[in-house]
Amino acid sequence: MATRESELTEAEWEIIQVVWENEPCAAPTVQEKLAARKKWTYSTVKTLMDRMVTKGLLTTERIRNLMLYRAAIRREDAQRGELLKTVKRAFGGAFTPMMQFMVENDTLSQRELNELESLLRRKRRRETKEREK
Amino acid sequence: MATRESELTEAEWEIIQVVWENEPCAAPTVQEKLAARKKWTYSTVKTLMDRMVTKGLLTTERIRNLMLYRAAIRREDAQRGELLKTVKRAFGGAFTPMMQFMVENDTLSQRELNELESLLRRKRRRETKEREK
DNA sequence: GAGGATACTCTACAGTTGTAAAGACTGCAA
DNA sequence: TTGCAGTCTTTACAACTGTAGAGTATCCTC
Repeated sequence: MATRESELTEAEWEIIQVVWENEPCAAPTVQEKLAARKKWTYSTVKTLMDRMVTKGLLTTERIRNLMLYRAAIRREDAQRGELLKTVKRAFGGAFTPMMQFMVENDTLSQRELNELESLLRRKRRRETKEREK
Repeated sequence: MATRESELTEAEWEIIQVVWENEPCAAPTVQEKLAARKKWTYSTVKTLMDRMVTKGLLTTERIRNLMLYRAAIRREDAQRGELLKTVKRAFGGAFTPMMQFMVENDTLSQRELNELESLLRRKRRRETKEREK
């Protein structure tokens, strides 16, 4: 059903990214990987992760005295959730106004616009091929 | 400079939308306009609005015993801020991956894809015309 | 000039988020 | 067997968010 309300906070995003990349992983690992970007103590990271377990964002498996964490939601779902939140909050819930905003208003660089066009072309080509099958 | 960190919370988005539409407006007006969507009491709305003034999101002007509010940030800036936040959080800070996500993954409907293409075509046409001048 | 309708101010409170110290447990090395 | 290194658990706390009650000021109307 994916009625998943995967709402992640800023800190949770930082952590889950590391988890996705290193799954399964222990809290100290996450803390180390993040050390460069965030000067969080082990305590902080561990607390955040445990809260995420409570919220259903991560799962754990205890191996002897080690706690291994895994993401309980897929990256794509979290990304979609984040995107939907923004669309809803800031653009009245519809993607087109958001797209329009990006295309106009110089939000996207010339290069990004080109890339977007090529993404669309590629998609269309795929669709055509799909239909021809 | 627009180093404006216009970060709005959910409730603040609700309110500022109404303010943008009715500027300048009083708190009771905002409460009434929102009544349909949010069953917030006058107290709640007023508190939120006053906090927004403190944060520099709204400004006030007192006229006799009436407090008139205006938005202190432009809608476009708030929208851009929201978008940037999402891009940063969920897509590593680059627009292209986000675009890619939307174009693929069925985030956008067929119709939205069409609209996006036409937005791009229109933009290109404008640019061409611009250059010809 | 008294009363009701409006609008405002002050205060509160619980839940969430970011942040972390202090203490307890465990397993390996000396 | 003792201690250290690594890990975990418990507890705390301040700021921010959502939510609102109670009391106060103000103004128009009778």
